[in-house]
Amino acid sequence: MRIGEAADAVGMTTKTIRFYEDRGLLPPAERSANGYRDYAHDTLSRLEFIRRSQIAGLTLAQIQGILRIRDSGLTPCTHVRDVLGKQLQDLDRKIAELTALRVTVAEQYATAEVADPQRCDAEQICSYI
Amino acid sequence: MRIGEAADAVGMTTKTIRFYEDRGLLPPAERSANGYRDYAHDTLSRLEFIRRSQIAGLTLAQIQGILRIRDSGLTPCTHVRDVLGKQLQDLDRKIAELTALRVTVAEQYATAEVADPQRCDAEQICSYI
DNA sequence: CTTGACCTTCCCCCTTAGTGGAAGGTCGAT
DNA sequence: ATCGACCTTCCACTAAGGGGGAAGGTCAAG
Repeated sequence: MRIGEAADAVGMTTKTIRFYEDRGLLPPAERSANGYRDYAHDTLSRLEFIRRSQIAGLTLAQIQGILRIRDSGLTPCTHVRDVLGKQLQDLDRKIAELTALRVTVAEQYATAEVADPQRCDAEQICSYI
Repeated sequence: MRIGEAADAVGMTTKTIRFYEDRGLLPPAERSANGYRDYAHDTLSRLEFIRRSQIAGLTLAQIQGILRIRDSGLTPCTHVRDVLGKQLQDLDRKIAELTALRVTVAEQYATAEVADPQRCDAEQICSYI
């Protein structure tokens, strides 16, 4: 399978597939006699795994970590569990940060909504922030 | 005031202050006879305003928009209210996105926690993702 | 034989908010 | 006179995930 067919099959661009190879998420592709990349069918599952992992919010570096374990012949289950656990922690932290920020901004917005622009102090840039 | 003193006064680096000038958040600095930047005291309030705005999660582009209105002699109150309103919307959207993602990842994690690594299918990369 | 649709490598570009470092000028104190 | 601590400009680089496009090779169809 040529790179364009693989790209169409999984809904990525050829640029993205070459980029993943360059980043080590895909092994160096087999080449046809003319130098074109020639993919076996299991490359598609690998690409789809990458996409599912991205939907779960994993970074390419994390995905690469999982794939490397798989490629070494081991089962990455334990590692995947750890990565998912860390991802949960990260999400909780980010949600907490954004929620706290929302409180601050909501207060500022409430102040700005009821304020009188005429009373804006010319000495400072803005009294709401 | 030289750039290093200004930086120390507000807790930024000289690099950051030059960067803000380059981005148009600070007007081109006055120069001493030797070519050194020479800041008046009100630059400090401007830098502190930038920092407070960043704490509210505003981007430098948004902050620049507010400062430009201020520099044109107008009161930026109305614009600030709009920017804060948009920021609230953005925060709500991001929180909703992360919360939805958290649900997905939590399900995957729950599956991975109770699973038996021995049953990992060698044909696929990982059954949890 | 030429056209068009593929493919190759290569390098530069984008986003955000800076950071690091090189090469060189300036100043006060020793 | 020279040392260290400043300052100047400019260029490159970071994380993340690709996108754009040039210059050139390959292949089947008309």
